[in-house]
Amino acid sequence: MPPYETTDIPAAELEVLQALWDKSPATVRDVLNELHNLGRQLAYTTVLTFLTRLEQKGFVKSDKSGIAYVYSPKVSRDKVSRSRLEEVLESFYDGAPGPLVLQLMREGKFTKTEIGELQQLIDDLDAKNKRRKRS
Amino acid sequence: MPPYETTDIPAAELEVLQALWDKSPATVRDVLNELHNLGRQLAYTTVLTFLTRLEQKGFVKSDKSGIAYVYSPKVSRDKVSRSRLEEVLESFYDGAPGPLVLQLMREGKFTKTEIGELQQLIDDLDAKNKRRKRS
DNA sequence: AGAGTGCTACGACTGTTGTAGTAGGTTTTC
DNA sequence: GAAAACCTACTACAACAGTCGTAGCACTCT
Repeated sequence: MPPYETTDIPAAELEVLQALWDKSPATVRDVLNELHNLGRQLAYTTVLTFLTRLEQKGFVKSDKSGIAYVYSPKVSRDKVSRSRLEEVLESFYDGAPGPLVLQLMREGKFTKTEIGELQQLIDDLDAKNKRRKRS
Repeated sequence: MPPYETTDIPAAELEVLQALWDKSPATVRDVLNELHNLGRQLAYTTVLTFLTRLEQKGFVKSDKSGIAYVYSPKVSRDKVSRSRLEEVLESFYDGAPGPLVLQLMREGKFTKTEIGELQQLIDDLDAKNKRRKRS
């Protein structure tokens, strides 16, 4: 197996996986209902197809516990989001998070709490920087 | 036309578009060479196909100036990167940039200059925040 | 003017994605 | 115990993505 699994999941399958992340463990019908709640209309069998494909690709697993199969994610939302972000970073920002962060910051859509945390993080970075310079 | 054009460009076409952003205006051969330089081996006709498809989709334009067609992007790298980022934001961060920025910051891969700029931006945000509060 | 070189148009082919129907088994419900 | 509801397996199929080959035209060099 490759050392770093890329998480290349097509859009429609990802929607299903997202629903599964929210409702896991879940049957096909659970996922279907969740999707319906979110305004996404799909046929039962379509959801089944996607879950099957996701399972083949190793992103979810299933157990036949009672009457129906129960699905759970095998990959975390974090992992996938991270990998998605990484792709954007690689493709457009040359892999460096700095410019991206700066761009987002300039738009300034942050809560007060977040600003506090940001400040804190900057202080830390700053401190680390100083330490490194001195050593 | 829709007010907000989504920039949904498949991976392989995007690679070509990236090369075009770097070398524009460029002929098919220019793009091909650039791709080869980047270690991406594609046939001449493949690149041609992608450029044609990109043109059909309205992402690039071409002028027959001399012997060969010369291609230029019609959509800016910024626009596309923005839209890509937005997708990730929507899918995984509920549309709020805060958590994403915080996550990236925690990994701390920033240059000293960037840290300075970040500090500056935070100060601004902070000031704005205070002003708003006072008013 | 013939040989090579380069360009575009068009077609083609395989795999993947998006979406769903049907068939046939199991479970629940009157 | 028959009918209704559910479940999965399998099949299907159009559109799109990724990749390129061939044919034919234009230009270039000798």
